[in-house]
Amino acid sequence: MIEATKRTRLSDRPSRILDSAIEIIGQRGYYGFSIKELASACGVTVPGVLHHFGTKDAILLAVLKDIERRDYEAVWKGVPLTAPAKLSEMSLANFKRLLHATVDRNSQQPNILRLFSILRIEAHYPEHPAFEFFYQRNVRALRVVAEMLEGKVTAPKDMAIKVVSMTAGLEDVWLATSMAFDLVKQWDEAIEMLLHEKVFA
Amino acid sequence: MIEATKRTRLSDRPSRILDSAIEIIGQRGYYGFSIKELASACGVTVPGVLHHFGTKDAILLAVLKDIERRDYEAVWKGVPLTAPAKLSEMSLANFKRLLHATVDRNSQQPNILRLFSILRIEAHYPEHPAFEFFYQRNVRALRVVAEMLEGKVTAPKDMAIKVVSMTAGLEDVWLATSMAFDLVKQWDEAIEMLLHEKVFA
Amino acid sequence: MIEATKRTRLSDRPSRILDSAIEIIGQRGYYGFSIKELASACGVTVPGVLHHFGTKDAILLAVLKDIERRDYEAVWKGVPLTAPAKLSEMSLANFKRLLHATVDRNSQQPNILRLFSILRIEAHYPEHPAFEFFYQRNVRALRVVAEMLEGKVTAPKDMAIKVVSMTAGLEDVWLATSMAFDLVKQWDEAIEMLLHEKVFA
Amino acid sequence: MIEATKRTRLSDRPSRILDSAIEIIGQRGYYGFSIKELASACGVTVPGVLHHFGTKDAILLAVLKDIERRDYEAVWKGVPLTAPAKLSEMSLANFKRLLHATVDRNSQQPNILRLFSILRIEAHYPEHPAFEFFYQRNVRALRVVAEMLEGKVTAPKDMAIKVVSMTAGLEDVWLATSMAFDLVKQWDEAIEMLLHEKVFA
DNA sequence: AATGAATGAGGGTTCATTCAT
DNA sequence: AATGAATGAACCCTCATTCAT
Repeated sequence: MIEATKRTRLSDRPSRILDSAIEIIGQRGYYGFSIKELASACGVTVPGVLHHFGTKDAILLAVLKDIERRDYEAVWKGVPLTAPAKLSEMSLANFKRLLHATVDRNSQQPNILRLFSILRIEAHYPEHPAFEFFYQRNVRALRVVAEMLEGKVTAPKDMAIKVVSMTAGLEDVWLATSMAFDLVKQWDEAIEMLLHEKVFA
Repeated sequence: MIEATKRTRLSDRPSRILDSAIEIIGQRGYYGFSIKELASACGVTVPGVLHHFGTKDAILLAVLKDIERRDYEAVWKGVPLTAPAKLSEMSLANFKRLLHATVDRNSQQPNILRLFSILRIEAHYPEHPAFEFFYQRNVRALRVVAEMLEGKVTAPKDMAIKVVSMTAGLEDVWLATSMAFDLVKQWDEAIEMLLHEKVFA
Repeated sequence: MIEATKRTRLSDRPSRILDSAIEIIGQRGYYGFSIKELASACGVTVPGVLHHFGTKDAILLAVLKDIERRDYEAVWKGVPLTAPAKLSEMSLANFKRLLHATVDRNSQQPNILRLFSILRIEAHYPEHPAFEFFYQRNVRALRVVAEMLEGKVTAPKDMAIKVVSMTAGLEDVWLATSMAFDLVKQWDEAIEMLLHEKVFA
Repeated sequence: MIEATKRTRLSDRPSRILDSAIEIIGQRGYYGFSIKELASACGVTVPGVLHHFGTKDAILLAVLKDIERRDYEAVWKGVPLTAPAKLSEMSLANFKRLLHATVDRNSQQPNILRLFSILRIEAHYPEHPAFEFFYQRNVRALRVVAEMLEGKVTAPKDMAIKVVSMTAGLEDVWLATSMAFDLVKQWDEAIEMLLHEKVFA
C-alpha cells in the first residue's frame, strides 16, 4: 500500500492537523468548520483526528494555544519586561517597536490573522468554546497597553482602547480588501497620528 | 398563540421573523444559526419560516437588506449628496457629523451591530452567501469616505482606510468588552486625532 | 401530544413504530437497541422515526406508557376499586382473579413480557432513562398488593413482596425456558401455596 | 477488602480488571458496558485490557466463570453429592440448608447479584454472548433442584420451577427496592410456604 | 506486559429542504 | 398562509479491534 507517507514521525501528525485546522477555521470559523473536512484535508480519518485531541472544542483550543505560544516566542520573548510595574517604564519608542513587530508578524501570516479575526467576533457569544480565551485575551491586551502608556499620554486607558481598536480594525479591513494595502505602513501612520497628541498634553 | 389571531392586514410575521433572525445571527453568525431555532424563537414552524423566504440564504440577505434600508432612511436620507461628484464638496464638519450620526445610531442597537460585526468577518470567505454583499459594501464605504475627504487631507484613500478601520475596530472592541466604554466619545476623540494631521498638511 | 387515542386514522406510523420498538427492545434491551434498526424494521428512515418521538429515550418512554395504558384498559378498567381505602375491601377471591387475569394476559403477549423483564432489571441503574418509571411502578405494585391483602394475611407487606417476586420470577424463568411450561398453571399453584398460610393465621 | 484471589503471584491486574468489570456490567449490562469505561475504571489503557482477555465477549465470559468458580468453592465445595443419582438422597433439611447458604451468600454481594440478574435476562436473546452460559445454567438449576426434591414432594419438576422462580424473583425485587427488606428472611419464609404441601403429600 | 496510533462501523441527533395537505 | 411528514446529508463522537513498538 502506501509506503512512505503513511508512517511518519511520532509528533508529526498532531501539528500537521493543527496547521490544517488553522486554515479551515480561519475561513469558516468554529461553527462552519467540521472535523471531517479537517481530517480529509490532512489525510487522516475522523477518529484519527479525535484520537489526538478528543473533541472538536479541544481542537479549537489547541489551535489557539499553539498560535499564542508561537507568537509569544517570536515577538515577546525578547522583551524582558513582564512584571506589571515595569511595563510603564518602557519607552514610547520601544512600545511602538513592540507593537510594530506584532503587526508586522501578523501581516506575514494572514491565515492566522484571519482565524483570530473571525474567532474574536464569534466568541463574543458566551457559549462559544473560545469565549473565555478571547475575553481574557482582550482584557489583558487593553490592560497591558494601558500600562505601557502610563505616564506617556494623558488618558492611558482611553488611548489603549483606541490603539487596540485601530490595530484590530486595520487588520480586519486589510483582510476584507484582499490585502490590497500595506498593513504595516498604515498602522505605523495611524499610531503616529494617535500618539501625536502627547506633544500637546 | 392568542396574539397570533389578531394579525394585521399586511402580515407582520415576516418582519417579526427578521427581528428574531437579527438576534440569532448576531450571536452565532450564519453558520451557527439554524432555521429551527429561528422558527421556535418566534412561534412558527420551520416550513412556516421557509414559506416566506424560501431559503436559509434568502433569510440572511433579507435581514441584511432590511437593516441597510432602515439605516439609510435613518441616517443618510437627509443627506442630499449622493452623486459621487458632489461628495467631495461636503465640508469636513458635515463629514464628521454624518459619520458621528452613524456611530451614534449603531451604539443604540448593539444587536444589529453585533450581526454586522460577525458577518463582516465571516463573509471574507468567498463561498459565504453574504460575501458579495459585504465586499461591495466595504468597497463602497472606502470609496465614499475617500471621496468625502478629497481635498481635505493629504492622502484621502489612506485616511479612508484608517477612518473605516478605526470605526469598525472600536465597535468590535466595544462589543467585546460588553460595552464597557462610551463608544461615541471614543470615536469622536479618535477621529479628531486622525484628522488633526490636516493642520500640518 | 397528550391524546387518548394513539392510533390516528390518517397515519398509523407512530403506532407501528412502537410495535416494532417493543419487539427490538424486548430482545436487546435499551442499550442494545438502535434507532436505525427500529427504522429499517418498519420501513422508515432514522430521522423519520425521530420526527415522531424526538429522542431515543422518548421512544422508550412512549413504548412503556403505551403498553401500560393498554394493560390498564384490558385488565384493570373493569375493577371499580381504585381508592386506596377500598382496595382492602376486595375479597381474596377477587384478588386472585385480578392477578390471575394479569398473568394470563402476560402469557399471551410474551414479547411485551420480555420487554418488561429486561427493562425492569436494566432500570435498576439510576441513570437509565426508565429508572423513574420502573421505580414508581415497583413501589406502586408492592403497595397496591399489600393493601389488597390487608386483613387477609398476617403480614400483608411481606406477603406482597413474595407475591410480586413470585410473579416476576415465574415470568422470567418461563421466558428463559422458551416458554416450556404452563405459566398460568404454575402461578395459580404457587399463589395457592403462598396464601395457604391464611388458614393457620 | 476480601483477599479471595489466589493468583497473588505476579500480576493481580487481570483479577482487578474482572472486579471492575463486575461492577460495570452489573450496572449497564453487556450492551451498555464498554471496554474504555472498564479500562479507565482500573487505570489501564484499552489495549491493556484487551491484552489480557482478547475480546469484549471474552471478558464477559471470564467474569461469569470467575464468579461461578468462587461461588462453587464457597457454597458447593462442602457438599459431597455431585453425582445426579445421589442428589435425590439429600434430606429436605440439607436441601433447604444448601439453598439458604446460596441466597445468604448472594445477599452479601449485591453487585454480583445485580450482574447475574441483568445478564440472565439479557441473555434470553440467542445472539447474546452469554446465551449458552445462562441457558445451560438455567437448565442445570431446574434439573438439580428437581432431583433434590425427588421423593419429597408430589411434583418435583413443578416445585423446582417455583423454587427457582421464587429465588430469582425475590433477588430481583430486593435489588429493585434498594435492598429495603431482609432477603434471606423472606426467602426462608417463602420456601417454608412452598414446601409446606409436603405435609399433605 | 503494555501502549499509542489508527481505523471502519456505527451511535444519536440536527440540518435545510420538499411535498401533500 | 401554514403545517405535518419525511428525507438525504452531515454533524460530533464512541465502539471494539488491529498493529507496530
